[in-house]
Amino acid sequence: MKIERIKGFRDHYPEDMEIRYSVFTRITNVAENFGYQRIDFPSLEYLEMYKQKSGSELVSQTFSFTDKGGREVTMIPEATPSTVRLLTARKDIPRPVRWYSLPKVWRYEEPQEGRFREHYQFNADMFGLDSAEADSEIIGLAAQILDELGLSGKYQININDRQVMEYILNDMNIQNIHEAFSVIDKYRKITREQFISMMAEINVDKKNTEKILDLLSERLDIKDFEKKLKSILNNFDGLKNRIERLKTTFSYISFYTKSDIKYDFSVVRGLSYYTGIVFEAFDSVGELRAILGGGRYDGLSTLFSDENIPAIGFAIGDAVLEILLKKYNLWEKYMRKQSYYICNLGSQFIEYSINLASKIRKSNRIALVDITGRKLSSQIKSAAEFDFALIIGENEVKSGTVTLKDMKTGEQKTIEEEEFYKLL
RNA sequence: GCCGGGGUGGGGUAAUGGAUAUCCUUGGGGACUGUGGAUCCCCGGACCCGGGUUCGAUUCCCGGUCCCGGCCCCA
Repeated sequence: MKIERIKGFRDHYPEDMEIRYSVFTRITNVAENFGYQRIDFPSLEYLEMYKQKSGSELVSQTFSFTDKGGREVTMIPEATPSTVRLLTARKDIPRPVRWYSLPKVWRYEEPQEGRFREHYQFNADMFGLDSAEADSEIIGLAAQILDELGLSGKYQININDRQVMEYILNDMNIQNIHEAFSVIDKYRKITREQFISMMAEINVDKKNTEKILDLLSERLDIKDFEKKLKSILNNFDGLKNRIERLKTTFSYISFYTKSDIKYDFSVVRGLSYYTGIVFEAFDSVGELRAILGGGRYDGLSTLFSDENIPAIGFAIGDAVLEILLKKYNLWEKYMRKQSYYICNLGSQFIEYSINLASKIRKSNRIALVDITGRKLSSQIKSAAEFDFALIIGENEVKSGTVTLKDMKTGEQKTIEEEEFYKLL
């Protein structure tokens, strides 16, 4: 029987992995330059961890099983609960805590565009602060990562706030807040008529539905945000502090990026643990799923400890990001080490070649010795994808030289060994 | 879980109810025992799996599987 790859999973060959790794490195570099430190955690966690806070829908879409010890476990579907588990397990870590991770995560769903059953997910989180400064730093980090990847001007970030949304729905006396969120979340995908009838189904009256539609109709500049709320709400005053904080947050975000950041009441996010600001980044053309998403999730720490630790973070999946970068020809190697292919013309010269390779590697360059014993023409063929070929045979070993061929230009010269080392 | 479209060497493809399954490319080798990645020649490599119809199935039918996309949901 021919063994095939499991559905929804991907193989990554060197030519792909080289670029993927380069993209990941650029992302993690930005995070590290912000002072975020890398953590890692198991790929397998107790299913229970997701049952309590992530929502039942998520749990039904996990790779879960009972292990030989009778434990109900799952391939992690997201990083946040594990990250919080690590945090609460240690009481000595000074706050604020700035952490990032780049795990693989799994979801049992039908694969479709930008969506696989296994993918990489970059996560960045900050714990210990509940403030506009913290919120804006996290969103600023997200924006700078996308900017670093060359996506400036090609994405937009939409921000909303769970507390604002709940306040609005309460102000309208809507009882089924959770269901209403679910309908609001679909706003961009359904027609106006469908929206109205779905709202009616959960007992939201026509007048309030019209108000909500008015809110959802456009992405707002933060300066128009307050005006809009005033026009909608019966009791505006209770929201004043929240609005001030959001205005401050938007103002601070502008110190991080010039990108298109707007308030958008249609951003709800599915995870039930979000408690404050929530945000998503989209491709400006609007063809793809969200590039990244995140928000504030104060309270999740109470799953693992008595302490309530403020928390905010976001995640970037590699699938949509890859589509987007490819679309703009940005899926490419960022920097590449110089590489040398050493054509070794006989086993009697192997010591010379190995020493040469070692010296090159010590200067953090790639060196590979051809140990096939093939004729030179075949070795040169293999050298084609390297920057340089070094030919080592009787002539070179006797005279203490190397023959260096630039594989881009075809230029070739024989120089003293010491002379060559000076080039490194 | 549901729906639609697909599946021919590693990649891209052609054709076909019947004989050795086409072409390009990639890979290996040779012409060329140290100047090659050009050129020429040679070689290797495929009908997704199972069942059915049929004298005969890669081709037609059914089921499965995987891929692509959509729904649901979204981490």
